[in-house]
Amino acid sequence: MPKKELSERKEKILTALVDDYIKSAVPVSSGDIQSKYLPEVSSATIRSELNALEALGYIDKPHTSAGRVPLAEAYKLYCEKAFINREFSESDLSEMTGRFSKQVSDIEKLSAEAAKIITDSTNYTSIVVTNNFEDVEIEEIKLVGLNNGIALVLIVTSCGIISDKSIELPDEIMHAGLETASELLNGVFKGQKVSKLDTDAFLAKIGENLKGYRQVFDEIIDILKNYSLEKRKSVHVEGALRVLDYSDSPSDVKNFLQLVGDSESLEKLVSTPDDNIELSLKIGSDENGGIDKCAIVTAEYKINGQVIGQAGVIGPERMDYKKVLSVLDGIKKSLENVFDGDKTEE
Amino acid sequence: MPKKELSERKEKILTALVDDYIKSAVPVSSGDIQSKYLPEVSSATIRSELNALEALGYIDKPHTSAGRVPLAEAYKLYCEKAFINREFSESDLSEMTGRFSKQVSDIEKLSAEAAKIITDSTNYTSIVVTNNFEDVEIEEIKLVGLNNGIALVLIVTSCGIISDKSIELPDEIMHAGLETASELLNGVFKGQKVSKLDTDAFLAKIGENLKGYRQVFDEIIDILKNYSLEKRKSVHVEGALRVLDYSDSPSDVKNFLQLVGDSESLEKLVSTPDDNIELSLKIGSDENGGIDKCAIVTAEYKINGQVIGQAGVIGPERMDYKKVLSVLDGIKKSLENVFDGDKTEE
DNA sequence: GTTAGCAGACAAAGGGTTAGAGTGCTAACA
DNA sequence: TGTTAGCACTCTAACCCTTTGTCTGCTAAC
Repeated sequence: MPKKELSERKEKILTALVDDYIKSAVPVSSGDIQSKYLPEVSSATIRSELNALEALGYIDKPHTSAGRVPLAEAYKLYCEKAFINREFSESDLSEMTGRFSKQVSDIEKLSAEAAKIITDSTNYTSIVVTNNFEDVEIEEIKLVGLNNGIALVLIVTSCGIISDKSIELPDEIMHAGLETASELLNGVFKGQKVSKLDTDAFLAKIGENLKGYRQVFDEIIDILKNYSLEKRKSVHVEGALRVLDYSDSPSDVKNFLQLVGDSESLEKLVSTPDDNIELSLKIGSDENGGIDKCAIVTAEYKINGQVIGQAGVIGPERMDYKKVLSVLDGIKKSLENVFDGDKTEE
Repeated sequence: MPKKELSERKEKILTALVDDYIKSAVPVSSGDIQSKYLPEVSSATIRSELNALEALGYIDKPHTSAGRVPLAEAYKLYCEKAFINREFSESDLSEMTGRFSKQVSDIEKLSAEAAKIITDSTNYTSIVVTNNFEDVEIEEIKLVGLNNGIALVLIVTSCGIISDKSIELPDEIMHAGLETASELLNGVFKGQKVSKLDTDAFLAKIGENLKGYRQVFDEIIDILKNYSLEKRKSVHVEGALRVLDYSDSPSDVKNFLQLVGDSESLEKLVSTPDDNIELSLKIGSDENGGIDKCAIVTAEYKINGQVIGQAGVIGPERMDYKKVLSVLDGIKKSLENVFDGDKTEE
C-alpha cells in the first residue's frame, strides 16, 4: 500500500498515534497528538498530516467525528522501527538464560519452557514450534517376544527409543528365533536415517531366501514412517486463556481458543512468515489462517544456520509490540547462550 | 431446606416453572404458568402457591415485579422427578452401544469415547473419570540391553506394557547376563499385584547371595509404584469450549476453562457425590469446588458392583436436565452392554 | 506550508416519559 | 377454607429528546 518513504514528521505522528492507541485503546485525535507528542505545531497541521496518512492507508477513523485508529500497515511500520531501535536489558537476559539452563537436555522441554517464559513476560498467548531434526538415525532394532506370538518392537534411535509398538510374528520368524530375526533387522536398518528409508534397497538386501520376513519389514517401515511424521514438528502453546484478558466477544474468544487448540493450523500459521526477515508480523486473518483483530509476531530461531523452530506471540492487534519484540529477541539470545554453553561442555 | 412433601399442585407448578425457565431463560410469571400449564386454576391461585414455594426456598424473584426463577433446591427436585420418570429410546441406545463396541479393548479409549458421545448428544462439556482397576497383575518382566550398560525395563502387565523406563545395570548383572537377571526378576515379580508390592518379602526371596541385585529391585519397585499411581485415575474432558455457547461473561468463562483444564480439581469435583444415589447433582460452588451459575450432573458406573468411574456433564444451571439424564443413563446401559458382550466372548 | 477559527457531524450520557408485565392485597364467593 | 376477580403498586425496558463534548474538514489569513 505505502508507495514511498514517509516524511519524518508523518512518521513521527504515526508512531505517536500507534503508541497512544496501544496505551489507551481509544481513537486518537489530532489534539491528543499535538498536546502529548508534537506541541511545536498546531492541531490543524496534524489534522492535515493525518488526512494524508489516511489517504496512504495507514490509519482510519471509525466515524466522521472520531479520532484515528491505526491500520495493519501502521502496526507493521511501527514494529519495524521498534525492532531496529530495540533495547534489551542484560539482567532480563541473564534471568531468561537461567531459566533455560536448568533443563538444557531436552529440546521438547526447552520449547515448553520458552513458551512459559514468553507468556510470563508478555502476558500474551505464546506458541513455540520446533522442527525436530529430521536426520534421526537408527541405532538398533530388537524384537522382544511376548506371549501369543506377539513381539514388541524396540527401535533405539539417536533421538530416543520407540517402544510402544508390537507386531504379530509370522511362523517363519517364530521358528528361526527372535535373536536371529533381530540380527537380520539390524543388518538392514542399523545406521539408516529415518527420513530416508529406501524400501526397495531393503528388500533387495533381504534377498530371495528371506521373503517370509517381508511382512515384518513392512510393519517396521510403517512404524518408522509414523514416527518421523509425528516427531517432525512439535507445537507448544502457553497461556491460551490470556485471550480473556483483552477480548469481550464470546465468538471471538471461541475462534481464538479453537485456533489455539489446533496444532496443525497453528504450525501453519507460525511457520509461514510473510517475509524472509528475522521477524514476521501478521495482522488479522488471511489465506494462511490468522484471526481477526489479532496479531501474531513470530521469530525464527536458528542454531548453526539451521532453522530449529519458531516462537511467537498471538495477542490483540494493539499489543505491546515493544515488549513482545524485546522478549522474543531475548529468547533468541538465551537459546544461543544455552546451546553455546552446551557445545563447550562437550 | 424443604421440610415436608409438597402438595401435588405445588409440585406441578414447580416443575412447570423449571421447565419453562429452562426453555426461556426468563423469569416465569404466574400468568405464564396458568396459560401454558395449569389453565384450570386462576393466576391468582398460582400466585399464592408461588408465594408458598418462595417461602419454602424453592424459588426466588429478581425484583418485586418480576416472575420467579428456580433455586438450586428446585432443580434438585426437578432432577429427581425427571430421573424417576426417565425414558430412553432403544435406537439411541443401540447407536451408543455401536460407537463403543468398535473400541472395546482399551478402557482409556472407552472413556474418551464416552466423553465424546456425551458432549455430542448434550452439547455440554463432559467429564469422564476412570478408576483404573487397582489389581494390575505383573505377567512378565524383561531387561533388554541397550548400549552403555543401560537396560530397558519391559514390564508386561494385565493392563498393558510399561516400556518407557530404563535403568543402569550394575556390574554384577552385566556379568551374569540379562537372561539370568530377567529370569530371576520374573521369579520374584510374576503374578504379583502392582497395588500390593511387599518389598520385604521380595528381598527375602532374593536371599543373601544376590544382594547386588538390590539396586535393580528398588528401581523396578519405583517404576511399578509410579505406574500404579499415575494409572489410578484418568480424567477425560470433552467440549470444554461449549461454555461459550451459554456464557457471556469473560470472567465466568475464564473460571470455567481453568477448572476444566485442571484434572485434579475436576476429579475431586466429580468423585465426591453429595448423595449415595446413582446420580448426583451439584449446583453452584461450595467447599468441594464447583462453579457459580453452573451445574454438574454426575453418574457413577459400576461393573460387577465395583465402581469403575464417573461420567458427568458440566453446564449452565438451567441446562436440559432431561436430555442429560437420559444420555448419562444411556451411557451406563451401553457400558453394561459392552462389558457383558466382552464377558460372553471370553 | 502553517495556522486560527468556525460550522457540522457524531457518540455518549442523562433525563423524562411511556408501556408492559408482574406482584400482593383485598373483598367476594363457593 | 380455598379460590377468584379486580385493582393499586412496583419495577424494568424501551424510547425519545436534549445536552455535552470531541473531532473533523474547510476556509481565509498569515
